[in-house]
This record gives sequence, C-alpha cells and structure tokens, in this order.
Amino acid sequence: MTAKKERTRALILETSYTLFAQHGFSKITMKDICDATNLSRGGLYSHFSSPQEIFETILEGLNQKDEMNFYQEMESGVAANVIMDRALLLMEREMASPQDSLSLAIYEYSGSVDANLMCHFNQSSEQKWAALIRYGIEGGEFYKVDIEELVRIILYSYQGVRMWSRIIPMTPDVFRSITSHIKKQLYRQKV
Amino acid sequence: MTAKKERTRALILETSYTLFAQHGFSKITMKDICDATNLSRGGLYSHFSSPQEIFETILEGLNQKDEMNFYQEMESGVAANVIMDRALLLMEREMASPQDSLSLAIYEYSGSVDANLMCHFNQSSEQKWAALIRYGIEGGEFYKVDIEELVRIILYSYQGVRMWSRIIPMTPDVFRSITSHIKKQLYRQKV
DNA sequence: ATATAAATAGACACGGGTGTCGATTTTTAA
DNA sequence: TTAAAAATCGACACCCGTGTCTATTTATAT
Repeated sequence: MTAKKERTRALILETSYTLFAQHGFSKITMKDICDATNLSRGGLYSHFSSPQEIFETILEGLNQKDEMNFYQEMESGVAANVIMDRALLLMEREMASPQDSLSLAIYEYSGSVDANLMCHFNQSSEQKWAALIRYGIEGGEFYKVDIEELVRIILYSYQGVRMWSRIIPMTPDVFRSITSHIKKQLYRQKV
Repeated sequence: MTAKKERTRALILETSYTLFAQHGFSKITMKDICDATNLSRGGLYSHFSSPQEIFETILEGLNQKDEMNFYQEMESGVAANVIMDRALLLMEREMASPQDSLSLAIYEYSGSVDANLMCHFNQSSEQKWAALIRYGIEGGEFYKVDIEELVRIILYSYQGVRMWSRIIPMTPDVFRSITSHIKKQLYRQKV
C-alpha cells in the first residue's frame, strides 16, 4: 500500500527469488527468508504467510513480463534467422547458469502447483516459438519442418540440459550441439 | 549380515524408492520411512542414519543394473532399427509415468549429490546410445548423422519432457512427436 | 509538530522430526 | 532346547521452524 510496504515487498520477492533459484523450493523456510531479508517474523508475515505464497507471487510476476518478445521483432520485419540466433543464444546463456533459474524450484513445487498456471506458461511459450518458425518458413528462410514437432524438440531438449547441467558439470559444447542441431533443421543456408 | 537384516534392508530400499519417486527427495523424512515400512525408529536407524544415505544407496543400486542393454542385442546381430524402436518405446513408457521415476528426487538432490556418480551414469548412457547409432550407420540402416549431437537430442529432450509431464498433463502425442523426430533423423526408409 | 495509522520487532507456545539408548523380542547356533 | 547375539521397539530429550500476538518503532497526513 504505502511506499515503504511496497519496497519491503519487492525486497522479499527479489531475495526469495535468489533463494529459490539456488536451493529449490522445499528447503526454503520462512526463517530463511527472514534471515536473508533481515526482517523479523512479524515483518515478513505481515506481507506473506508462507513460502508457497511468495513463490506463487514470483511465478505470476514472471508470467507477466516476457523477456523474449518475438512478436515485436517479427512485426518489425527482422529476419527470422536473426531472431532465432538471438533466441537460441539466450537459451544457451540460461543453461550455462542454471542456478539463476527457477526450474528446480518449479519442478519441486510441481506437487502442489497450480497446473493451470504452468499450462498457460508452457502453451504461450510453445506458441511463441511456433510463430517464429512459421514466420521463417513463410519468409522462405526456413525449411518446411513439422513446426509442432520441432518446437517440442527445442523446448524440451534445452529443458533437459538445463536440468542436468545443475547436477553435473557441462561444457558449453553440449549447449552448442543442441543449438547446432536446431539450426541444421531450419536454416536453408549453411551456418 | 544375517538373513533377516538383509530382508529388512531390501524392504527399506524398495519402500523408500516409491516414496522418493512419488514425493521427491526433500520432503521425505526418516519418520515417513518408518511409517511406510512399519519399522520403529530404532529398527530403521540400525540400517541407515538419514534419508540421504538411503537415497545414495538406491542410486548406487540403479547404477549397477542396466535395464536397456543394447550391447547384447547388437552382438546378436539384431537390426539397428528394431533395437532403436524398442528403446524409444521404453522411453515413451517411462515418460508416461514420471511418478515412477527418481528424476524429480535426483534433481532435488542435485545440491548435495555426488557429481561423480551422476557423471558416470550420464556418460555410460550417452555411450550406449552412441554405440547403437554407430551400429546403425555402419550397417547402412541409418543416415550418417552427427552421433554425439543426436545422442544429446535424444537424451535431453526425453529428459525435458519427463520433467514437464510431472508438472502439467501431457498427451501421448507429445512423446510421439519426439520419437518421430528422432526416427526421421535416422531411418533411411520411411516409418 | 503531532496525532493517527501503518509497519516491524521479538517473545511465546506449539508441533513435528531427530538421534539416542536401554528394554524387549527375534534369530542364530551349539 | 537354550544361551548368546542380533535386530527391533518405543520413549525421551532435543532442536528447529511455525504462526500469533503485543509492544514498539516508523511513516503519513493534517
């Protein structure tokens, strides 16, 4: 409500994001968040009443802003392979630092998660990539691939790598070989 | 040591496997395992002293037995696409029931997991699939694909799907589209 | 400046998991 | 069968996170 409350709320969300990204969902307690934010129990509880509530708020926030906005670039007439290159690079970056992403926390949370929220998240992501590929095909830049199939290969193979790269050390060439495969499927001219 | 102890130990491991597969790693307590096995605290603690120890023992056990033995079939001269078909089908089955696999638990456990154990697990899996693809190429059944690249696509895209299918409901056609993509990459004759 | 409301601190009792240890039961072997 | 050893039981004290509640501090508005 007030300015101060707003700032504290933002602090809690930011701090919790880091905690969830680093340690996953289950391990994080209200006490951890108290300690990390330097708030007392009372201070924290007046904003949120459980790690679950905090986590859901974070997820909703993520759902709002969309860091990779293909649509805008497509409308501006940017070449499909330029957009794709950039998007794949972003994916690689993300994979290289899995401890900054919520994927573990989301996965852990899956037991109690609101499936609708996740469904929507997933669908809008699939649609975005499908639109990009369709754009590339229509522009004659990409091969006429099975769009749905390739979207899934893209999303899930990166997802799988992101997961494993948290468990075992991975060299960038693993990420690159995924990217390379995708590009081979799409790009008519050699890369 | 004795027969009874051996049996109890096996019971603990089996029961815990189910618990970990269903609920992940972090949530499971020694008390849960006591309840599920109908052992008292003393009984359980005389075998294992933490969920972590139990989980590691389970992982080691999994590392021993290899349910998909390609090598044997390859030596028997079975056609590569027959082996591949069967293997992909197994993957699809596995994905359809993610609550039976330890993937969530392993992922959660990743903070404290023994990276060497996981590395070995992963490498032997990659090697196995690479050997199969090489076998198919040498036999003239498969296209001359980039083996390492395709192995990663196979392993990680299935992994990613397995993960998401725990979070959101997935129809079998998602699994099939992955399989379909792989077969297209490999099989010279239409499927 | 001061009254009012908002935000925070920190103590409290509670619940639940932990690890231990002596008593008890079951297994093993002579 | 019976004594020794092995395995299990279950109570106990302990620790830690929870959620609440009141006193106190800080912000807001007149």
